[in-house]
Amino acid sequence: MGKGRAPCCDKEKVKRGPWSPSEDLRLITFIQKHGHQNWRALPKQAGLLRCGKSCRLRWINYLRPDVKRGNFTKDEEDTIIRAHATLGNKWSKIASYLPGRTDNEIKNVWNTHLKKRLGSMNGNADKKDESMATSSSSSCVTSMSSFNDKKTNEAFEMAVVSDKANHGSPSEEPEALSSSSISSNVTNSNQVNVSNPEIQEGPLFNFTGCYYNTSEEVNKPETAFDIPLESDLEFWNMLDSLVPFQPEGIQSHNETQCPDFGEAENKWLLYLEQELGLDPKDGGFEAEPLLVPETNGMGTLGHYHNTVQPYEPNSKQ
DNA sequence: AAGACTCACAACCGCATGCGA
DNA sequence: ATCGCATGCGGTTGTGAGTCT
Repeated sequence: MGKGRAPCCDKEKVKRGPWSPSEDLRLITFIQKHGHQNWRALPKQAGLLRCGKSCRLRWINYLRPDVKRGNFTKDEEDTIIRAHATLGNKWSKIASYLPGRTDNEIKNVWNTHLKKRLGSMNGNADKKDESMATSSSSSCVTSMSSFNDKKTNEAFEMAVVSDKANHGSPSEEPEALSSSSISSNVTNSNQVNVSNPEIQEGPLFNFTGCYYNTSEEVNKPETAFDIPLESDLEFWNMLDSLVPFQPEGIQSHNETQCPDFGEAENKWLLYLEQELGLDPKDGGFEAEPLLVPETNGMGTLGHYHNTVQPYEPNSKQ
């Protein structure tokens, strides 16, 4: 147990608020190239004006290649409900039963959808919620028996039982990878490797040596392409200069500044532009140069990733 | 059309935990 | 055993988008 927590970062000199596409790309590329042994040192090394914690969160919750976007399936929701009935607000634990889902996402889904739904189903969600958090009553699980009895749920219950029996021993984790265990995988290797066969869901981004695993659930691009391992200043300048973004602009940059920026990289960049919401139709994003603090952390970019939701095959909204 | 209200979710905050020195 | 550091985790907040009036 540590004592005397050092300040996470110098808040005066650190950018906060939503991440810009170029920051994302910078982080992705850096982690792909160097891994993330040291989150605290990473922002400086990657040339990001962010605190390490923020980088870690951004990576784990959004940029990680195996993170699964889009609406939760009925199965997933059921699993959350059952897991929450047993584990309470142990979001990271619950996340370990839902590969590709992050604790943050699950927490949000619970707070915004499932809690209310349960509340309307059995009258008083809040009471239940409180009691669930502390009790691990099997009756709660039993009460959920009206939900689909799918393999995942059976596996989950078995996992929970063994989990309880082993009292959270990491070696007894279920097959599903938790966000932390996934990130450990990444940490242990020097470079990002998402080729773990246990990870069924396709990655948000494809990293070198990996390819998209198109799933029925999630709408992903069909073409596979690699993230360019380009890290020189010109590359970032090029990225930042995409205002407004125009597809053919890449070509010109390609010719004049980045001769090694090949077709695959262009494809990747195009996909990234879409993924990050750099819609050419609406004039693209206002890319601010890195290392220049914004006037306001919550700048004009807003939650740019909310503007494009490519993985919403069965949108609830 | 416009303001008020609600929702959804990314990001932040600070404590807990693990680990090496 | 203690300390210091890095990371993990869960609660909370802030903001944009959507909906209602």
